[in-house]
Amino acid sequence: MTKKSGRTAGTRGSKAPSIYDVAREAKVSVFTVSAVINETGRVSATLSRRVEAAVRKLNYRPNLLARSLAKKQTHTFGMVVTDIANPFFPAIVRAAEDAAQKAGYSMLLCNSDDKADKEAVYLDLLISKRVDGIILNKTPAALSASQRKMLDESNIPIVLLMRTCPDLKTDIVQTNDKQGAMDAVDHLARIGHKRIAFVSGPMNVSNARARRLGYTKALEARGLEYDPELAFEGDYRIESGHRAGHALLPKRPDAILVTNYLMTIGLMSAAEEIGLRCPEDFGLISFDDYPWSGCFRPRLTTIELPKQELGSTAVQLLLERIKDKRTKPVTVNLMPQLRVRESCGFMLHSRKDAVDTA
Amino acid sequence: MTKKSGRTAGTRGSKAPSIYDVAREAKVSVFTVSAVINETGRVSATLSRRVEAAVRKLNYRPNLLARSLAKKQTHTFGMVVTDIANPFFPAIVRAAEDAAQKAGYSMLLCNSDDKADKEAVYLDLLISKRVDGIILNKTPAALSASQRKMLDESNIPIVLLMRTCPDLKTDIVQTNDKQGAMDAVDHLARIGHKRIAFVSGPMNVSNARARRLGYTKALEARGLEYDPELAFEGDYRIESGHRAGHALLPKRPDAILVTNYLMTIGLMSAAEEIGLRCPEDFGLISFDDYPWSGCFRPRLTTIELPKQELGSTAVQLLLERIKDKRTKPVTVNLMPQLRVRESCGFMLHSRKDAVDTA
DNA sequence: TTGGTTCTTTGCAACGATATAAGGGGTTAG
DNA sequence: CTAACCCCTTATATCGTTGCAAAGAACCAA
Repeated sequence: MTKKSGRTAGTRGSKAPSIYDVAREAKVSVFTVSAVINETGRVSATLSRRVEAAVRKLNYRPNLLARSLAKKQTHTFGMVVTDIANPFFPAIVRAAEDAAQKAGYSMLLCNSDDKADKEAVYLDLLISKRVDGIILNKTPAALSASQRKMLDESNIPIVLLMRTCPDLKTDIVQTNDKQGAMDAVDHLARIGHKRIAFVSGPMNVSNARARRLGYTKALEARGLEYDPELAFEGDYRIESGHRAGHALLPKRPDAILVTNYLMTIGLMSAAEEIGLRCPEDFGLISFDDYPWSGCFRPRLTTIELPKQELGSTAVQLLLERIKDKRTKPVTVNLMPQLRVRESCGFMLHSRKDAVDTA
Repeated sequence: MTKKSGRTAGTRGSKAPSIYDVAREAKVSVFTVSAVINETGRVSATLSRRVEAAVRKLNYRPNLLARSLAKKQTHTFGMVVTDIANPFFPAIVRAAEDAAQKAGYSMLLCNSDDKADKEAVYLDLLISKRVDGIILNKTPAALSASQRKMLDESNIPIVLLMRTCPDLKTDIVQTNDKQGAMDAVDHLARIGHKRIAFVSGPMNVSNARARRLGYTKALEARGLEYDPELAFEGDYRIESGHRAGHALLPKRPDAILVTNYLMTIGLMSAAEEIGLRCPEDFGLISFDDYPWSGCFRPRLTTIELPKQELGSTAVQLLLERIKDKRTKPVTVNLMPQLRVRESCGFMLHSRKDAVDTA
């Protein structure tokens, strides 16, 4: 025969069997094998059985790389978060991976450390790997022109997670952070706190701005004065919470709203060093809730962010865009929820707001 | 010319440019392009420049799928953990991803939920995706014969993470759990506790057995009696810690050694319900340390497990095996460290063991 | 027996890279 | 003046799939 017949010749020694090996074993053509495996095109019962037997005998499993190359889809998503070790992300990633897996996709995980250059490298990589979609917890840095072009041309659906990006017209899934901050301030004010301090994330991050907006709006609505001295800009990391504590606590605010958990940790250790106790000396509400938030003292009153929904919705949006080729970008805003425990301080209120001991 | 010349004809409309497009643009052969890009084989400066210009002009980026298919390596690792939302894993995964990324590999993340069937599906998938290595936090279930065969034939390096598997002769990274448990018991005994209870993980998990062994050995070494009534077998999840608390605390042990953080959470909430306080009413040491372990009351005395090393070592082992084709399986045992804080209870000891307020 | 219809089944060109062996110029040596 | 190299470049097979177009087989009507 001609050249082609020579491929994958003889040596069935160690390497994985290919579809050709199966075809030879079953004495049919490769297409027939492919048709049986993918249930595409009809194949007679006889050949079907022969193929299946051969597959079992050779322990054949299709090479997904080759399939992806031929079909131009990898059934893989990329997920870029700042840091999976930040306790905010694991539950989100988990939910996303679950949803992806259910739909037949796998998940490549990337950690940008909130650095533009690392993020750029990962985006480049994900595009080169031809992932079918990207979930992106975007660095505040603007996209370079070449990056924009790259993303546009690649035509890969992207969904932004918790952070918007002005020059990226994509789907977005986030929490209603303004509302969350307002709820927190409202609660603090309701139970009698007047001087409410605020520890924000970096102001170039969209959700940090939203949270601060909620903070100022709620103060205003309550007729409380906004005191710049009581607002500290952190960076969502432990150390900045520690600095915030040392900056704010000596000013003896009635209460503090800290906009993420890592900064709360830092702030608590600062309070310890200063010798102030929560909730006796200051009330505290922290963004983000964990299974252990109610187990240790002070039991944290929190603004719980719906992490599972964040993750599953992100994947949902990608899947929709892949299937329907939706054109209009969609933004999903999920509602945070106030979980009242003890760190916020004394209650002037009814038992309806009762402490959640879990 | 013959058939082949017709490939990737004309339509440079929307789809990503291939190496053929670059070759045409630069008026050279595809090999020349490949040689320039990969710096394999020498190419004259003239052509080199022409190729680079074409690459830039077309915004060409190699299709890593095609490359992987041709080179038979994907530069991708698979990592199977029981659940990334379990706070034990994120730091490990992070460290592993970091090490992988540094070596030019990316990381596919899978969550088995400790279920044998899910794990099987993922292993199958990872093999079909032809990953270059797998980090596996193995389910206690034994491997089926077909799975073993599959893993053997695939010839993919595997490193077991924190859990051994008798019928898998691969590299292993784990912590010295026996020693960790002994250190914990030693410390509790040294500061005066006599009736020391124990909450273990599921006994079909290797590290749970090791921890229990450490517990009993240390009791013996201290001349303390092992009371089966004071040992509770959990499953490393919150709810089982909760049950453990209700089972053990009424027996008023002096102290409890809980072998992971999730169970500690559950146990603390049980203590709350019962109305017992830590460390006043019972001392506690928990396996696994977190940035917040020292921030909230009771400040947990912990056995810190070196998560970063676990992750980076796992990747290290994979890389070595890929490169050197080492034959002998290696086991790496990392040392846990006792971090004394307050939950373990009163001190009869010198200031050397001073409380760590971080 | 022949001709048209359906149903399988097959052969082969993509997909986008790598890599080997062969070809085309120049230099240099015999 | 030809042979022997070396260096650069090209043509083409290969990786393991998919999927199209065409060939074959089977069946029924004429």
